Amino acid sequence: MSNVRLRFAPSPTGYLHVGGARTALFNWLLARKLKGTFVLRIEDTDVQRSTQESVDAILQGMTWLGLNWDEGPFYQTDYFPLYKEKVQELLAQGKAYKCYCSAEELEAKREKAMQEGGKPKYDGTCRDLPPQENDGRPYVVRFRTPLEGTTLWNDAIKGKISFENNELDDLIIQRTDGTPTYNFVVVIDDINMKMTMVIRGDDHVNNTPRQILLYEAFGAPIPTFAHVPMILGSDKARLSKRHGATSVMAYRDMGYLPEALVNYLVRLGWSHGDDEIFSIDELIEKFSIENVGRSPSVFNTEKLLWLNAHYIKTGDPVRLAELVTPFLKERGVDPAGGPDLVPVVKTLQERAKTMLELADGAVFYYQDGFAYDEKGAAKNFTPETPALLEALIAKLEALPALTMDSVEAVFKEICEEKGIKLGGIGPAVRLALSGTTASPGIFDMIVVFGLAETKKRLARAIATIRG
RNA sequence: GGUCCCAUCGUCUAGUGGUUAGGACACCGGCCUUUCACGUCGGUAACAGGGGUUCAAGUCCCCUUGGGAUCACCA
Repeated sequence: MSNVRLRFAPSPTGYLHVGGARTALFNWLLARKLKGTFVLRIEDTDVQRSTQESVDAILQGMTWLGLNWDEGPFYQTDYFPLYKEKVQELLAQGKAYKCYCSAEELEAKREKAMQEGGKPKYDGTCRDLPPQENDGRPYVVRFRTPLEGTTLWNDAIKGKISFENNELDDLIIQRTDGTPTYNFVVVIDDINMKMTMVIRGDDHVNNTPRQILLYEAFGAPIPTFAHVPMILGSDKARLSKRHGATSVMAYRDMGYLPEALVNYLVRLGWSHGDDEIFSIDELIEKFSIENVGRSPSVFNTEKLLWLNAHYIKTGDPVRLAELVTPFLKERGVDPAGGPDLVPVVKTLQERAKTMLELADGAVFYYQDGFAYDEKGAAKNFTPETPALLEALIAKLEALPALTMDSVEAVFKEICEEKGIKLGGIGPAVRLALSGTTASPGIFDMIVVFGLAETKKRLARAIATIRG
């Protein structure tokens, strides 16, 4: 264990978004690579909008992706006494002050400033008020921002970024109701939890100078900041539901494998030469924040789909069989009532881009009363077909065992004997076995079905043709 | 509008002063083939524009344009 500490700090106001997932992934990867600690912290200071369902959804998403945390989840609502104490500390040192302006007054001032073309920032009305007794009037606590000077940092992704302090206004660190605000608690927590690096979305860039000023006010070491560019939709606008699914768990439900989503997400912004496919171990070894790009990237479902197809193609059939089972059940199929699911999956792996397609492709193995594809039947079920299928049955029965080789040999024999090509019998067999004209290989299907089921299906086709 | 950030094929990106500007997805063709796929071979396609610096600029600097983020008693 090194003393490197990173965290993912979502606010529980919804499901785990792919953007958040990528941020979490980058943090997790770096923590693993540097043998540091990955902390999960739930930013639930907005009591109104935070829900337990969201917390559960986020945890579920993290778990599904395999992003395990070493500490936490911590909840900010558990630390309210600490935040109170810290506010008092700043107040006592004169680094913060009480502001009695009402929200309405402030709103009015902002509007007026805007109309006059000025900056809508706090005018400092209460900044230099003489200390007064608590007379029961409601107040917020504001941080006393330096009037001049520059605040800068070297962002691990974006490089040097600097802000003039006079652009910053005195931010509220404690609300009228006594609860602390985000920019304050995030700093307290990151100090308290000894974070050495903060990787987060670049929508936080503008918050960073205020936060740095707070670190300085507390005399605390400032972590390294790394601001990850945003994920965009196909129209280059911020990715949202209207571009398609944005929830991590929705991708599971659409038949995506977690390793495909992880691989896709990590490549959105990060790269390692010309490499595209990375196992988790390779990512832990190769990931580096320096190779994360500075510009936003468009979420591209096509590429994710390709990656998913790759992982299905190369995946362990036993695991895939387990994963596809719930989708099969959704389709009213009980795999126990038919051929062993593992060999079935093997015949489908290179034909499915999602687990949904895998499930769809597997259904026929477990149904026996299906209708034959109309066009296919019209073309391939001919008056000669029954005799051919009967000959096939006879030869299959004579086989000591059904294997790819022995079944193939049988078809060769029939073709030679009848003077036909494989095309003269294959399509009919395919149709008889699967009901369709697009299916796994016919030899594969016969082997997977076994002699009894194969005979049954061929016999049904014969009966159908003979009417 | 202020502030901050960004800019290589349609998309994800490689590129750290000298390259026929590379790879991947998608797309289009050939091959393979019992269907569908897979695989394989090949092709179309990019340095936003303008100024500098330099023997040499996609790479460095400036401007323009375009995009994005943020300006809450939300996080």
